[in-house]
Amino acid sequence: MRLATWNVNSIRARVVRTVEFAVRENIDVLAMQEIKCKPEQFPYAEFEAAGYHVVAHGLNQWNGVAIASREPIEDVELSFAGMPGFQKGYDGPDAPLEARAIGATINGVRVWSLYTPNGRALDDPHMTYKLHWLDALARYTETELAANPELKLALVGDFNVAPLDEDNGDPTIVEGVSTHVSPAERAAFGALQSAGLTDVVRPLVPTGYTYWDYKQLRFPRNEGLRIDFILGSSAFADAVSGAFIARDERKGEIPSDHVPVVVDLDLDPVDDDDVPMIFG
DNA sequence: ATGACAATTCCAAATTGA
Repeated sequence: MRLATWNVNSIRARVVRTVEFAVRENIDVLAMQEIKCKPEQFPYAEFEAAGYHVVAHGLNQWNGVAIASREPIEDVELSFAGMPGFQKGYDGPDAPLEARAIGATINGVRVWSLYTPNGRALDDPHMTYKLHWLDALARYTETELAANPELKLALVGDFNVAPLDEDNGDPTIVEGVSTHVSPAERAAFGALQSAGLTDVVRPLVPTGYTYWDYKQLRFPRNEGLRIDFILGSSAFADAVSGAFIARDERKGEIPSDHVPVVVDLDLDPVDDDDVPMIFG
């Protein structure tokens, strides 16, 4: 099974390009972020014509996440348990949730398409929200894996954190001043590893960015960020056989500012007729 | 250089993004 994640920066603006990529690269499951629409506005027909089912979560023109799959989609969840919301001037438990997480089980793999809050600025209330959101995601992961240590769990999407210095090639993003590279954000991302997840792409694709700002010729200069990840539980990581970052998707007409991140999985076939052969 | 991108929406100035 081939699984990809892509912050598409509006699915309505880029549906043709998105479906063409999925078909060309033989993607079985495509997790999308920043669809920027409500479910009733999602361009389902283009995906269905290419053989994909889609589940989408969107509340307004901001954020929004979706999962497209060639194989049946089961057990869809909107927002993970414990996910905080945001309300200006208030970060308590009753703040309204945003459309930043959708989970589904496909081929026995629990996939979450995730869009971590931006943070906006180091001293902005949205940064507190971002850190709380990542912390809640780590605790959700711990709970899930404690209940089922063999779960094939994949947290994929736009984490809005560049974990390593080498993940930041944008000269305008500077530690101490900018979001995405602060010690607090990196610690919050690192807590996902402590909760039992690993970045399954990094060992196979050690260098490369997944995002380049539209401004200031960032892509031609290759001054990007690595902020989109596929994190997996140990059972998921054990199934990974390959990975790539589809850098070419930043080229051409009206590209998203992010590109897809892709992994190949060797999943054990679930087949009751599969009787082991014994020799001797 | 009063800029330099791109998406959304009460169609157009404001908001968001990273």
